[in-house]
Amino acid sequence: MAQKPTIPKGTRDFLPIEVAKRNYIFDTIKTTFQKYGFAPIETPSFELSSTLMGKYGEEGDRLIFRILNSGEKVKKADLKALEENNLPRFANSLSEKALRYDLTVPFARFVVQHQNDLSFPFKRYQIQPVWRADRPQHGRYQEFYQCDADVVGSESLLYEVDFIQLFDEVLSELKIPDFTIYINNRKILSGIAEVTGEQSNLIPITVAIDKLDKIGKDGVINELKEKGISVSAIERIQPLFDLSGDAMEKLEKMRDFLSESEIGLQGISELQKVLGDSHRLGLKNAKLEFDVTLARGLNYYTGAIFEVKVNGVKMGSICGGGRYDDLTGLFGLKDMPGVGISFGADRIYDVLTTLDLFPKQLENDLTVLFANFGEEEESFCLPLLKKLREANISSEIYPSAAKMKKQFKYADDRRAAFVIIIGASEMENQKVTVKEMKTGEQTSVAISELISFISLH
RNA sequence: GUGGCAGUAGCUCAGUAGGUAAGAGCGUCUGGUUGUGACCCAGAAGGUCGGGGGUUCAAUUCCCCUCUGUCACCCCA
Repeated sequence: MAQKPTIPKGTRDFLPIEVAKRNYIFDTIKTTFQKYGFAPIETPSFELSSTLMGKYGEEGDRLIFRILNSGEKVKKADLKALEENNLPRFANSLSEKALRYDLTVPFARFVVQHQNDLSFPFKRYQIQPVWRADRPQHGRYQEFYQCDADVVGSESLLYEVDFIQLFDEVLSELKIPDFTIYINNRKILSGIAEVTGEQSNLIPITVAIDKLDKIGKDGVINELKEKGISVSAIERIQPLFDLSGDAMEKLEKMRDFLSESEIGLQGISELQKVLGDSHRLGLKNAKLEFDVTLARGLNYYTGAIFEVKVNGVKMGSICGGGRYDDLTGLFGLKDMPGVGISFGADRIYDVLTTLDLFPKQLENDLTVLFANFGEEEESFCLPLLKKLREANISSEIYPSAAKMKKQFKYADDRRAAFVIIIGASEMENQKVTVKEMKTGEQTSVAISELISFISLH
């Protein structure tokens, strides 16, 4: 007995209809990226381990898929390290390559490596799968796609403004009716740490307050306490949890709060510029909000931070992004600031499914099916089939003279729009019978009129 | 990586206090004769009850391990 086939943990197969829907999302994103001047690049699915290891923190290293050395290289295994129970070192001796964990670090490597071939500011987009040895959960996989756009080599805030327009355009194009772009600035968070006398605890503070909408005010306060933040600092931070007013009003309040912090005030000014331009330009469907508790886990962000959430749908953020001053420094290229965003295609897919926003058209992968009545009819159909295809109408002929019931059921399963029936009488009259599957209506159409008849429906 | 819950036909699930209890709906296939799908009727196929080990005269049902999924944490898309 054959064993039941399965795919590895955290991976997925995609049916034709699912691929069509995913491509609809990817194509929308790509088209918009290109409209905004981003060019596509690709990088290998695996990199040297040394390129990736240590770039995502200790937790990240654990989640990187390592590729086992093969052939003679297995002899490099460091058995001594194994004896000494030095597992990381042992693992390194077994593996020199690893699967891409995200698109940003490979991009940094790419920029450094090709710096002489690129002109800056360099704008690229990249839509490729990445792999993480994470424990799968609903909506979290070991293999998934990232859709990133980044620009490196400029500190200009015009790019922040651009990215907000881009978020708005892509998601509006996908017909998402109501979503909010949240924006904050790491300099404001640094300012908060500074004026509360907790500079050294910037990371724990940002990680904690980022969880506000998930664990609530008390939860955040508890976490801050656990992380050893002083009581007086926590008291100062607390009012930030319920700032009210519109974005500009909140920024003014923050300006008071941060009046002692130079870096904090700089963050305020940057945000005012970005928000001001955005309001002047206007947005289609997006709301734009300043959220001082928005932090994002990634600690390479140094300036603006973005996150996008769909309103009225119970789901985490569908897009994110931010500015980083020094991503390429790790690979030896200094003074190369960047800013980038990422679309969460899988979550967007779920949102469009939940809200029933996928175009119905995506389900029709076949426009015309010729019914097959036998050899003579078949050869009569073939030239017609070719003509339809030349007119860009996706068509096929049933491969054998099976029962009509079976052929129609096949047409139905394929969601073919039309079935063309050609038997003895049709051949004799030089007319074909066209059945519109949706309505069941049948029409006798002259062969010369066939293409225009199909095209008009 | 830590902890909780789950795993029975292609899908969604019922069931057995351990012993003729392996079932339903949907789906699939065939038929309801001549060139017609979605509705209706009839029939059929399809499961070592996730995998391995243990306890027992006997395990889908109890215990252990493992795999997969799911939830929370960690982290994150």
